[in-house]
Amino acid sequence: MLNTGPIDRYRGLAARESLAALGAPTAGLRKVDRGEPLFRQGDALTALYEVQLGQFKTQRSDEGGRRQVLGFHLAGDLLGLDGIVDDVHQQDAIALESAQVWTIPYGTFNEEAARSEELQHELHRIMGRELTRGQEMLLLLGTLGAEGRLAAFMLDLAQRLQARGWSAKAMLLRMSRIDIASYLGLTVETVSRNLTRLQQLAVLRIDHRDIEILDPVALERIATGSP
Amino acid sequence: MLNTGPIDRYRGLAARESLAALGAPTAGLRKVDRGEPLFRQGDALTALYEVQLGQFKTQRSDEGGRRQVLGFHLAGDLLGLDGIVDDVHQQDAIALESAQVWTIPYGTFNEEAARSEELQHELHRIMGRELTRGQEMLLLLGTLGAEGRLAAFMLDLAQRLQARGWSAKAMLLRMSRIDIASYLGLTVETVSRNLTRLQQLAVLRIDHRDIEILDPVALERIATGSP
DNA sequence: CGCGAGCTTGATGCCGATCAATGCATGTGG
DNA sequence: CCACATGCATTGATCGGCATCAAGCTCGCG
Repeated sequence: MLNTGPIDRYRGLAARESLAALGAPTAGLRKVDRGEPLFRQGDALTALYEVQLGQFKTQRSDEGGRRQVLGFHLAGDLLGLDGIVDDVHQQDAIALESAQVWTIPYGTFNEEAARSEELQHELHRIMGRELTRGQEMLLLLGTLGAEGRLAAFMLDLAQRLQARGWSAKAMLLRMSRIDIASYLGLTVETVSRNLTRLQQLAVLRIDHRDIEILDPVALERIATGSP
Repeated sequence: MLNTGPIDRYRGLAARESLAALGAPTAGLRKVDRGEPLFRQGDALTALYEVQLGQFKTQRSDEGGRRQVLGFHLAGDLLGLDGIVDDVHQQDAIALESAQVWTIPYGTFNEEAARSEELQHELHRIMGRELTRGQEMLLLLGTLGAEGRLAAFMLDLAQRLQARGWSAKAMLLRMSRIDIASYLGLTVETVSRNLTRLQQLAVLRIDHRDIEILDPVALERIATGSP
């Protein structure tokens, strides 16, 4: 593999891991069209996936049909860990745009992990990070209002995009307002209203899915719930 | 070790694991008084803990002082995994009553895990379960109202207690209303009001912290959000 | 061009937060 | 043993934020 260059750049940039970079066996690229599932809740876990290109959302539904978006995933993110409990995926992963993923067959991955202590440790850290992210999300949903949730969402997304070499200020949303609303536990209308409010406050500039952060400090303040 | 009996009973009962039972090295019992921390957010991760006796809550705070209870933990539960990302605990673990835990030193645990593939796999499953639990919690906070959240809370607790050999109907809460409120993203008053409501509906019988489930079916219906 | 999906904006109502008072149990010191 | 303080829980009154219902709006696309 001749990709030590980009990998080092990746790993130095942000809290972001690459199993493939650590010698996990990959089995080629898979393409997923916009709106199509990479895997579905209930599918057998056959592989882990590292996002190569495009963005995904993961979501979960229960018997009653209640649906909740659990996360948005950018290039470099690992997908499929949700199935590790009993080798069955607990959520859907759906492409928000045309996407490509590295496929890491689960069986061979396990064999390799059994040999490489570093690979194990890396996996643990990735799972631990997922746990932490979930807990931060719980804190957010439990303590912040609509405005704060949106501010936190924008900051998080901007930061993750920046870690991948994009601008920290301007971004193009790949997900719909509906998905954002579900992710934040709100309705579409509330999302829309608070976005325009943040625009009126000159904190954001919004043009459809084109977002610019005008006042990061104010956004931070709003996201931490200090009024 | 002569405890294969109880261990088999444990493992057969419910979705519940025991690292100690799988040969993870333990280093004795530790006692924690009511209200005292087993570890604190920011502490270095030195060990994992398996609850032996009593109950714990885990909680997380951020800079702004916002606090959120993330979980309640019964005998048999594993504590400390939150620190695996960077060997620093991300949350507090506080005893709700006088408690005892098995201490599993992290260093020796890692050595053992490097040797035992089964131990690794078990750890992955436990972490995966934690991930799933967090996602279910997100779904709950994102889609259910106060009444549904309380119903789901009661059902979950009853089920976990039942898995440990207690009654499925009657239970004695170890946590305060304040903790419950924080856990569910509500205020104490709302918790109190909805508890009395559930009592008026003859779904629960409530005597301070003594709870009896009178109508499990109705409780289930309320917890799934079907009005 | 016309249709539909996604987004915005407005009017109304309800649920849960907030503020406030009281009850009740436990603990503590005079 | 009583007086008082303190923490926890319930109940009531009021207010506000978000959901809900409803109507346009924009944009992309067949």
